[in-house]
Amino acid sequence: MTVSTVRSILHVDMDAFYASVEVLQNPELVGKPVIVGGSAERGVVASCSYEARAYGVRSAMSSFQAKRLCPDAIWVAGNHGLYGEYSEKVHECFHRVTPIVEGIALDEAFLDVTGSHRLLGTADNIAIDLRADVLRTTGLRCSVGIATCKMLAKLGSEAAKPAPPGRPAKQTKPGSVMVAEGVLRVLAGSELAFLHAHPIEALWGVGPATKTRLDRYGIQTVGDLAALPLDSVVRALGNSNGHHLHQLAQAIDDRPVQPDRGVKSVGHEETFSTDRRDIAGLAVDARMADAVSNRMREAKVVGRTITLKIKFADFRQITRAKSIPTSTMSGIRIAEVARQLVNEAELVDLMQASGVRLLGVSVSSLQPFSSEDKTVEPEIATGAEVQLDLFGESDPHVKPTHSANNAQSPPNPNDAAFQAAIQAVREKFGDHAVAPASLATTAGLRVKRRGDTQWGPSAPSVAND
DNA sequence: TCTGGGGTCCTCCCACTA
DNA sequence: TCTGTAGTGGGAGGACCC
Repeated sequence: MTVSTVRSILHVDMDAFYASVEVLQNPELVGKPVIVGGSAERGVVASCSYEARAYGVRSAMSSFQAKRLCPDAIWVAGNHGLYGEYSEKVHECFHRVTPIVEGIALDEAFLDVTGSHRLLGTADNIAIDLRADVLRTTGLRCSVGIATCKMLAKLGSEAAKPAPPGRPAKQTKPGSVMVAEGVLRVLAGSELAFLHAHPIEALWGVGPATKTRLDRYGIQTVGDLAALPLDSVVRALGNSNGHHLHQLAQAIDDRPVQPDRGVKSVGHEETFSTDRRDIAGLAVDARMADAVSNRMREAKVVGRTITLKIKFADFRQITRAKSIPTSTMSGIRIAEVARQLVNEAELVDLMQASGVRLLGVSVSSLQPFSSEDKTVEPEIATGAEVQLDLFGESDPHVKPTHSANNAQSPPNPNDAAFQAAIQAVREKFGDHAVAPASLATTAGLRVKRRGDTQWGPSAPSVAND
């Protein structure tokens, strides 16, 4: 006989997180429509206050559209570093409740509180106390959904969100109860009543493409999908996605709350303020690689698959990837492989012909950095001390003689010491104190860092050499 | 007039290998 | 030695999330 425990899952979602942090920093913004994001021509809305939402502004909306809807909004560029600090405080509150916390983003997480009841009371009490703790600790409000599975908890927190000012208060959906302000519980045994009333796009994993496919079958709500035979769903959405979404539509979701999910890739990409054709003058691969390398050092990971992403002026997007024999976190090595990918003749032709809107570099096939690991570039692992020119021509990685088979080229003999030195200088003097020599020729050129605005194109001076 | 940045996961195709 | 096949891993791209 098996004994099954009914799980208590919380989904906690901060209310208008970035915008609320900005209001906390600047009390003059209280009660005003605030939009965090790139206000430039190609920017988007990252977050907005509830006052801005009353005008119809939503996150991920283009800045152009947001300005049209709310011309009087106050635009804030955003400060990712600051949001990270607040996020840490919020997560400390989460960990006071349970060690089983799965962070989804800076502003939301799943908490499995099944084992916390004896110590902290019912899930309702835990959620109410947690919400108060977050408010007391950070000054920020959050919404909490309580359910027996992750999907329903997430839908619950969404339903618990406040309505924008001037809009009618939300009606509590069937199968749920509002236990307190900002806390909604999906009633055990009434999950289907709650779930089936939702529009189909509310299901986690249903985006525009899947919605379009389901539209052909007349599927508008989760209930419609649940009523469709499995083989029809599989025919419409494919085997994996079909089975998965059909299960979710029956409120079957036994995915555990997974704390400490390791990072799978680290990347950096930038949209230019104008489309670029002067490929030779971009020199962006070094900047991108430097930014990626920086973050890999912070995360203490190395990786061996380098992916280049190009978005053309017509929004066509391609990716090109290459795996190298040994893992690396060296910006020079990453740039070298990225350059190989860019320099493939047909790609250069394409870039020049079509114009490039966005360029990005990422590293995957990650593993934790260990000096003992033989699959890590040996010089990173051992830190052999050999004098090299900083980013100079003598760097074996950038010699064109290796271009035919760069994956096999000898690694930088000073990489570990070199990376450590860069890190030390940056910690002491700031991120911009050291940069690749190829960037030094570009006056005022600096790569975007964590903490800089992320929601718009680089300034023209950055994109243009 | 549009449509960011940083990720994850999945599918399909192809090359390689046993 | 050649051929067919199945498994596997890499690469490309799509879809989705916040």
